[in-house]
Amino acid sequence: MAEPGRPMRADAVRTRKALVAAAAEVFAESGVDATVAEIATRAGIGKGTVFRHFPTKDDLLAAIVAAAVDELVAEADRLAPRDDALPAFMRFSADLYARNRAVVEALDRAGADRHPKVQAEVERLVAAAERLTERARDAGVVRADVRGLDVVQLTCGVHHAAAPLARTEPDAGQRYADLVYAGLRVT
Amino acid sequence: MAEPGRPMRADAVRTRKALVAAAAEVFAESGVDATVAEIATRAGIGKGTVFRHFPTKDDLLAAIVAAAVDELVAEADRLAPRDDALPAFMRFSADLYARNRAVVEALDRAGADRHPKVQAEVERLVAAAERLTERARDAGVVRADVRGLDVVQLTCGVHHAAAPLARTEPDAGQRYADLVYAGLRVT
Amino acid sequence: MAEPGRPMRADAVRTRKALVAAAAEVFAESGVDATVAEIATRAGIGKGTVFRHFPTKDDLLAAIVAAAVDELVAEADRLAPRDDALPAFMRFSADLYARNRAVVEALDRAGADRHPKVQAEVERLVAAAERLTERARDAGVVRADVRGLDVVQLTCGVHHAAAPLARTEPDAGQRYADLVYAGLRVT
Amino acid sequence: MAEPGRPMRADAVRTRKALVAAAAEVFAESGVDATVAEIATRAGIGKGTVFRHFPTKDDLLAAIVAAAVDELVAEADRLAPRDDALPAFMRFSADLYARNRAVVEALDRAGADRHPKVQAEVERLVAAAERLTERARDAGVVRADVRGLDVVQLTCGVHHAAAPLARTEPDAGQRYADLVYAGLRVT
DNA sequence: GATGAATGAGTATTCATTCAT
DNA sequence: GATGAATGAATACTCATTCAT
Repeated sequence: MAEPGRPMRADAVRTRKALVAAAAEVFAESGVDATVAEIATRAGIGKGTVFRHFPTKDDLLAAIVAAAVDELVAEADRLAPRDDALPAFMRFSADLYARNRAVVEALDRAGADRHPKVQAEVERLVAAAERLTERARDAGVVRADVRGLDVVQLTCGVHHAAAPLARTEPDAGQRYADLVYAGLRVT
Repeated sequence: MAEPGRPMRADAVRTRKALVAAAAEVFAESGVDATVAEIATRAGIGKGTVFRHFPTKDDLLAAIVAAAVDELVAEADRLAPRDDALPAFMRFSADLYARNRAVVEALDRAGADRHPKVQAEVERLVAAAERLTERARDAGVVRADVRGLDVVQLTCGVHHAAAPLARTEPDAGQRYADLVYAGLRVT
Repeated sequence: MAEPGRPMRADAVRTRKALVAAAAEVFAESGVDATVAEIATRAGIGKGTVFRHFPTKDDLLAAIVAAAVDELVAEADRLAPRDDALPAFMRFSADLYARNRAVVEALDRAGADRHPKVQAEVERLVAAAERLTERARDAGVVRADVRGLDVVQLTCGVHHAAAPLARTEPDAGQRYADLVYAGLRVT
Repeated sequence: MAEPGRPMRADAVRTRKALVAAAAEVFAESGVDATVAEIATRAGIGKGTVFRHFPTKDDLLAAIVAAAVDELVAEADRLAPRDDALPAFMRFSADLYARNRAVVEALDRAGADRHPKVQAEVERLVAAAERLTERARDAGVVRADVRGLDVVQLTCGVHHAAAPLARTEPDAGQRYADLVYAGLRVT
């Protein structure tokens, strides 16, 4: 629908942008159970148009996940030179997950259940995390058996650990990210 | 329904046991979205019978959670004397969560959304965790700012981190539990 | 269940009385949609016992209707000698219906849908009404074409007319009874 | 859903008409307990479509009531100039109620239990009845204490009185309407 | 291209009635 | 005789997806 060579018409691009923005918003608020109807309304378009751009709701969700991963990877790359890149990345990720319920819910699904595009995005995210982790490993800062995948998964875990506390302790995500990072360090 | 005075009839006890076992199983597999119909079928009873024992699906789920918390608290108390009580408890918990998706999903809901009975069970669980944590804190083994609630939440997080890896790395839960525990230790 | 010659055991009589009293109460409050469970609870007996005394819920309702008709017929006979017997009977009936929702709901069903026993009771009620009406007709007080059945039906109508006003105008039933009676009079 | 600005699509209009017609029919036959499934089947549409047009079953019922009240108010206005407007209106109403069980059942609910739209419609109906009643009062034809609300309620009562006789005496509604009207007249 | 109308499978819950204890 | 445990048909409502306009 978007893949093939043909460039999209200008208005289609605009519609798609509105749609993705609305979907991000609604998925962020309501998680994966957000309804297509609500997303369409928020985007100011018809429900049918949603399905013209994304054949299924899951495809749309995958696009949102992709955008989130874009953000995460960019941040990883930006942080790369810094000494505290890894913990900073974990804090950043946990914060993003907190603001985008559906993203982490999509990530939670096991390999087989995952949408192919989500799977690809996860791999991209893991690769970015691995780059940071590798440097930290090489520098002897974190344990030798810690992989990028572990960082990604543990950061999802940090989010889940902190989420129920959002009301009572808004900073729990940051605190837990630091605690878990501490667990990765060589002692 | 069952609590007050009179003992339950033998046949009702049998049915209830089958129901709870089936519910535990189905909730474990499918999470909180498991259907009452599936549970009833698995238990070999009618749908109506489910509601005779538990007025709502949430009440049934709360009972399953309570049973899980029973198990967790018992294990906490059993482990208490040991030096490695806390990490052992975290490993045990992560393992139990892995075998009971719905339990951790119920725990994930924030305070206000929680079923009252689930809330009470969580408090019981947190109290048990706090007992272990207190000893570890007093012994100077874990950081002074770590609370029982943190242990419970982080262990939920460990589960979420490990769950998507279940197929490819069945021991991820144990490994992550140890990593996170390491983060709690004084350095 | 009660018809055949055999006298009932003393405790069965007591149970039946409690059941009928409870049913009258519950049906009065909740109408025909009252549940058997509620009635049994109110009577302090098991649900199964209800069905031992009355094979179906409708049979029980019929018994309540019969009791109400007993009351109505007795009042009709008591009023008979009085000049204002007919309007007084209508007022009394409307009042009883107001206090026994289910009775009038049972009466509302058309001939074919009616429980046989209810049908018989209605006929008894109509006969009592006809006795009063006949005297009034003979005395030239009410129109020659007014029959006992009309009085019964119109009094049900009075109840229905007044019921929605119960909150705002508690005396509507009496007022409407008088108005309708006025319509029956020769002018 | 349909009220605001934009006109409805042609096919939606057709569907809605079929739906409303079917609902009127089914409600007329079965009263308020008519099932949405039956209505949808009768209309030849899917169950979901019913809910697209009316968010709840009660909303659908309210629309049917509104249509009936439209008819009643129109008739009241048409009859207004005639001397026998009031009794004619009562006969017309009783007849309409006889053909629309659910309408009168909706009207039967007391103020608080009524759907807001039904409440509004009742007020519209009462106002129309009051217009007729006022003229009759002013002309000294009916008692000074008779209000439009009384006329509406008593006419509902007429219907209830006549309904069980529908099989055996189809004209009972008309006869009872006249009788009750006679009761309203000054003597 | 866009729209939103239509669909129907899916779900928790209620309740009269039956029957094993 | 009495009990209450078990049953399952029945019902309103939701939502992703399809397709006529």
